[in-house]
Amino acid sequence: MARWEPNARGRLEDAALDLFTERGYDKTTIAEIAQRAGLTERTFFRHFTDKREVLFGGSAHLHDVLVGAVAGAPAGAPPLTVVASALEQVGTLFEERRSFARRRQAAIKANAELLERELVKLAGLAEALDAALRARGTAEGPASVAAETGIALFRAAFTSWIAADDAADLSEYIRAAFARLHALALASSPK
Amino acid sequence: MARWEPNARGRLEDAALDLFTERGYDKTTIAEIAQRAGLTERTFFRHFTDKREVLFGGSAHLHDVLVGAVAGAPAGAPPLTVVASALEQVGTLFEERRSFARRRQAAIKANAELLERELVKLAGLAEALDAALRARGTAEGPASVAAETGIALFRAAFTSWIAADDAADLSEYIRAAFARLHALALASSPK
DNA sequence: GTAGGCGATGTCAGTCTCTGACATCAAGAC
DNA sequence: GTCTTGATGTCAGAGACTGACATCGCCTAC
Repeated sequence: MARWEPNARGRLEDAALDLFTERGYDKTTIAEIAQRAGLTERTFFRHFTDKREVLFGGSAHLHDVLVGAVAGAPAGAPPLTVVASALEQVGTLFEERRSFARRRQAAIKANAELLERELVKLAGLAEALDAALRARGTAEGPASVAAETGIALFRAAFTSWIAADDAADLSEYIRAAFARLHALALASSPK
Repeated sequence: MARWEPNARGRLEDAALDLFTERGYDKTTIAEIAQRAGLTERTFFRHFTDKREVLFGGSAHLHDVLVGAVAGAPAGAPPLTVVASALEQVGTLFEERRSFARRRQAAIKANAELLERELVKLAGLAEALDAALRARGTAEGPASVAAETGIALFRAAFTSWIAADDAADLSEYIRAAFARLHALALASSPK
């Protein structure tokens, strides 16, 4: 057998979320997380720069998928359409993970430091979206509006999805959010 | 003479900005800041919840002025106009403080933790603007768009003002930013 | 098939942020 | 003049994070 159990990082993430759920973020020490994962405090900091980062490791992946999806969208597609389909693609990553997402979101909501970090991560995603759009030729104004709007809708969809108890995928919630925006835009645009 | 020199909080803020400028945020300890201010580390934490907060104490004041200005705007005024004039009012608070703002912004830009905190503060201002608009009857959608747009323009204006070397007030930069937005909107709106 | 390089982890010691409990002291209230 | 109060100081300690160095199994080169 291997010298070390595999997936140290994943074990740390699981242990951390469990402990945060059980007793809260600031009542949990890194030593405890590491111990539950069968590792050392020092090793925790080799995998995560920060105590908070243990809940945000996945965002790098989101980032990559998002940027890739925008880059791979058909050439002529309008910015908001590109953003919508990129976000739907991201949504599929969350299949079968609703209960995990729920627990994670509950932990974040309960702590100001974690909320702060989440805000930063979302801003980072918006910036990445913006840059990816501009890289495919979208002009500055439309790119930033589409990026910000997209992230705002993503957040709204995510919240509804977490709260809901149906069988729907996150992607469907995202699609619905964009549809609603589209309807609003049509209804309000001066003709 | 008084037992303690007056304005402990201000002295801490000054000492902190000086030290951050001289040697950087994370090469500066709180003990050093306190010592330069003629105080104790423990006292620092009575004035600021956080090491970072020493650079953001002013944002509570901005918050109040902003909310007050929105509440005091003429009843019929459209949301974006209200936001613009509230932000111009805030801009006047910065008169004669450009070099301070410049040093502060340089320190923030040089450190990820400080950038994170600034992002949070700006988001808080946007939220407050939104709430203040809704309190005077603005509908949800327009309120949040006006708030977010306003903060975005404020940030842009602030950056230009910091960078510029003219005699103009921050308020003038804010006015100009809104004028530019207005022109863009007219040019793009379908007739 | 063995020597050594390499990568993941452990150990240890230390710095710094942040907190709680309690002491001190001047200024104003009465 | 005593008493209360608010701002500060002192002390001790927990916990986040870092740097330096040790360990140990796997893999490659020879």
